[in-house]
Amino acid sequence: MNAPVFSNRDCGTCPIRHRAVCARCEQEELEYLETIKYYRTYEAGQPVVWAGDQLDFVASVVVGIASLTQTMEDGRTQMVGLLLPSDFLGRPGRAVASFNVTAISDLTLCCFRRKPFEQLLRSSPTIGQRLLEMTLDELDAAREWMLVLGRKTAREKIASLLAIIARRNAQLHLGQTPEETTFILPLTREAMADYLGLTLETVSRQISALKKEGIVELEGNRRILIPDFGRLLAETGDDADGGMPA
Amino acid sequence: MNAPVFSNRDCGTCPIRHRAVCARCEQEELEYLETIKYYRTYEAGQPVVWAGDQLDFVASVVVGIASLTQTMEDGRTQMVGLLLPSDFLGRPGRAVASFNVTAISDLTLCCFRRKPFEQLLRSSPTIGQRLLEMTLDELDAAREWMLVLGRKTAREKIASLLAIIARRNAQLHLGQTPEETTFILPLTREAMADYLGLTLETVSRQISALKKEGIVELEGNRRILIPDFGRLLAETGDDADGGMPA
DNA sequence: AAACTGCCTTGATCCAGATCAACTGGAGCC
DNA sequence: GGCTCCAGTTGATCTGGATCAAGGCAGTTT
Repeated sequence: MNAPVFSNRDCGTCPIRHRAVCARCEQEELEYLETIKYYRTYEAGQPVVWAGDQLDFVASVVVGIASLTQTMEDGRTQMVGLLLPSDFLGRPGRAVASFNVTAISDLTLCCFRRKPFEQLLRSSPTIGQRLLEMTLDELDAAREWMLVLGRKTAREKIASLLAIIARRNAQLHLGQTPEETTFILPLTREAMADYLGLTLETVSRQISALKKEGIVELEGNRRILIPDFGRLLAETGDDADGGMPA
Repeated sequence: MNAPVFSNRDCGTCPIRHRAVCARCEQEELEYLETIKYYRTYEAGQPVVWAGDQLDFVASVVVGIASLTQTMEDGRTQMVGLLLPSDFLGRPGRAVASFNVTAISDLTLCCFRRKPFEQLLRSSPTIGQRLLEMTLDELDAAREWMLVLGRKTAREKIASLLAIIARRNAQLHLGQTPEETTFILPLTREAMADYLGLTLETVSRQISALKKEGIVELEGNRRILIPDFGRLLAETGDDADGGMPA
């Protein structure tokens, strides 16, 4: 009931101004964007759009988290993307959604009507360049994730997910290297399972195992403390460097 | 020993002219591209670049097939992309390769020196727009593949791979709907396993099973005949429509 | 305070696909 | 012809994670 509310906010005060598609827009482009934008909010759990449905806007996530999922007829579902603040939603040049989009937490989108947005994309290069950059990043992330899905064990999958969330959290809140980190898991066990290609029981068991070994500590079900980030990383199966040695 | 040879071919006669990044370039841009391009060939099995290495060009695949793979320390490998003629290789704005690139068949690349290519990207919108479109397509494909990796059974994985190759082949050679199709598998059993997140033994067994059930027919190990494409599709686990009913 | 509901944990059992191992069949080579 | 490679097939066995089944434990509802 307390979804965040934006009436018609000025882009200048937007929390994602410097990271979203519009990051490198000049005043003139921003002014155009302001004329075609509007905010929408969704409560946690609500669908934003179903695969196959018409989608007449593209959008930036301003606040909250959304998931992209695919579902098979028999109900098996796979999460194929996690949209965080500043991420871009929708596909210019395509009127129909390819995936289900669901608000995982309370969610605020900054929506742009699709047609005029595409017009801007054609007439001004700035936004297209930024969108290309963001899309390339997402493609890299998707490919990283294919390794997780195809080749990692359940334990490595969980460790990888926790490491990614921890890292993202650290860089978001403070520029710290996360030697010791604490954060709130934004996903249910089931959502994690759908992200990782596991069952929720396996997710639960693996988290319990990591807890028992002291690699993570839990307060309640959602708040996670990583006492030693290096130890967590060692469980992901990834190359252990991650930066320059001392 | 008989890798295809292009000396310095005119873009006008290029077999992928209308589908690659340069598809929508005007004469002027093409002329610029001709000044920064050069052809390279690789024999089947040879590496193009290793993850982490410097890569001073971006390129279009002209002839042949290349794979993008990731490898873990213990040797587990996952294919994360399959580059076919007209596909784009490399990432503008990044000097270092993110993944291993290997020539799967004899391969010809049309390479553009990275710096001047990035310059063109900045100065002219055409190529950036085309690259954005291609990148969005690849992202969609990667996400489709995440469902395959995360949620499908071994049999469904194999059927999905065969269906994709068959479909691509059909649209490439003739605009036919592939009621009955025949094609040559460009991948070894091991490469298929790496693509699908399986072992090569499982790949072999599942192909044998599909053969025994008459869903595919083999001539030798590589040539595949699909007598009834609908039956193959039914094994992929995907929604069964795929187009307009009669 | 009892009854629900949603999310999570834990236990017991099962099975699809991995692993280990032997074998086949074609291509090149002496 | 006999060798040696490969790439692929097939069989026997093992096992990690799925499946089936009970509870546990906040928060809400009544």
